[in-house]
Amino acid sequence: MPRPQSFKREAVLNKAMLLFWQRGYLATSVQDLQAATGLGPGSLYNSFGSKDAIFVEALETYVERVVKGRCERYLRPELGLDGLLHYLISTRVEDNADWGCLLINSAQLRELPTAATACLQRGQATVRRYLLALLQRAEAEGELAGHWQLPLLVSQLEIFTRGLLLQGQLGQAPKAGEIKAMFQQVLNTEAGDGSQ
Amino acid sequence: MPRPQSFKREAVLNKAMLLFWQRGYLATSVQDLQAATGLGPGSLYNSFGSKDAIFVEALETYVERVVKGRCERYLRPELGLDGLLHYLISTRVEDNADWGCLLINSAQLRELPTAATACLQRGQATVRRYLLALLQRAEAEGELAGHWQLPLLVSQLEIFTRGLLLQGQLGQAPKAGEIKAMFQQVLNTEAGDGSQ
DNA sequence: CTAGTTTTGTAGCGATCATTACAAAACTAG
DNA sequence: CTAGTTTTGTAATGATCGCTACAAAACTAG
Repeated sequence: MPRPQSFKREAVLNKAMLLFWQRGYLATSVQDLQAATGLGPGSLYNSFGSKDAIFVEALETYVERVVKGRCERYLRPELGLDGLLHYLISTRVEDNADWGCLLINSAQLRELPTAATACLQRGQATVRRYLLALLQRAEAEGELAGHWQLPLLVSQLEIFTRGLLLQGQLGQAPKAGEIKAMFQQVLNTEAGDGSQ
Repeated sequence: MPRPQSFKREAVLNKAMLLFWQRGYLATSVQDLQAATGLGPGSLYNSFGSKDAIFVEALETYVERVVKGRCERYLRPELGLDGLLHYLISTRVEDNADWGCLLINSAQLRELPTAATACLQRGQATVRRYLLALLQRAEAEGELAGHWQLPLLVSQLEIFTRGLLLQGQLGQAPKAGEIKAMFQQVLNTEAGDGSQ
């Protein structure tokens, strides 16, 4: 007998995620969220509770959709090192290249809700798992030249990826060719001449 | 015949820089600045003009003091690759390791005053210049194994440094030993066994 | 000591922040 | 059609934002 909701929770969270991603948590006001979603404050607070709560759910949406999506698209183990390369290149090719990574942008905030930090760690762990699995398979198939400490290499790639995302956010994303050249240097791969 | 100022401009800017560095631009209010510097709003606005203007001067202070200081300490060409390694390690050893880099944190803002972006680019160019000079000398002295495109390597180090700073900000700064191992992998240096 | 000039703190400006009070609207089980 | 329940938009809350008006304070050249 109750009056039904006029919106799909999923769609609202998606729009909130995009807004937080593009503008950052502090620079996104609840009124911005209202304008973007078309909801009044009554609806927002009735269904989500607070700006912080919306933010945490938006983070979860980001991990579920964007992070896992990119992993699934580029880091499936059977894609090998080529997939990994395209994963790195995608940091400057995707639509929202200059938005950086919502998780990283958010991590720069002090006083993050604890539910948020858990979410950040979950997203990070997901990427690490994909990277490690891909590298293990690449090593098993002899795609990796030399011997490597894979967990260390994963950290290295993680750091490099974050640096790349930051470059994009500064409007200085390297060209795909440059990323490829760096990639080959990092992995001691001799294929390609690295020029340009 | 005028009444003299009761504060040293330099000291005020230094405190403002620390505040912006630690908390970020948006999360630092003018009232925070007043509390930290002990000045009233009259003094602040009379001598600096606006929050934006204070911020820009704080950025310049950061470039002059922190960025150039670190370059001069670790990246003098005669220090060689060892200096470069300690430069990377210092991203997690310095007092303010988890504050990240003020320039990078600021660059994540949209709608930055144009004077600020100029300052960011100046700081970045400074680091690039030091890195390139150090690498050129290292190459000339045979310290670099293999042949490298130095500007590309500079970009690579820049990206890696930023990733490292970010890791520190997330409370996940790698240990010095790990940084050393990654460093050796990036530069194909065989010294050290990379364990730990 | 006085006149002239700048700095300083107080008090308050309008705008915006996240949030809420609340009554009208919208729906359904009966 | 009605009674019951939840959602919804309007209007307004106190707090804080960056900033300013302004008079008293603090200094010095003469």
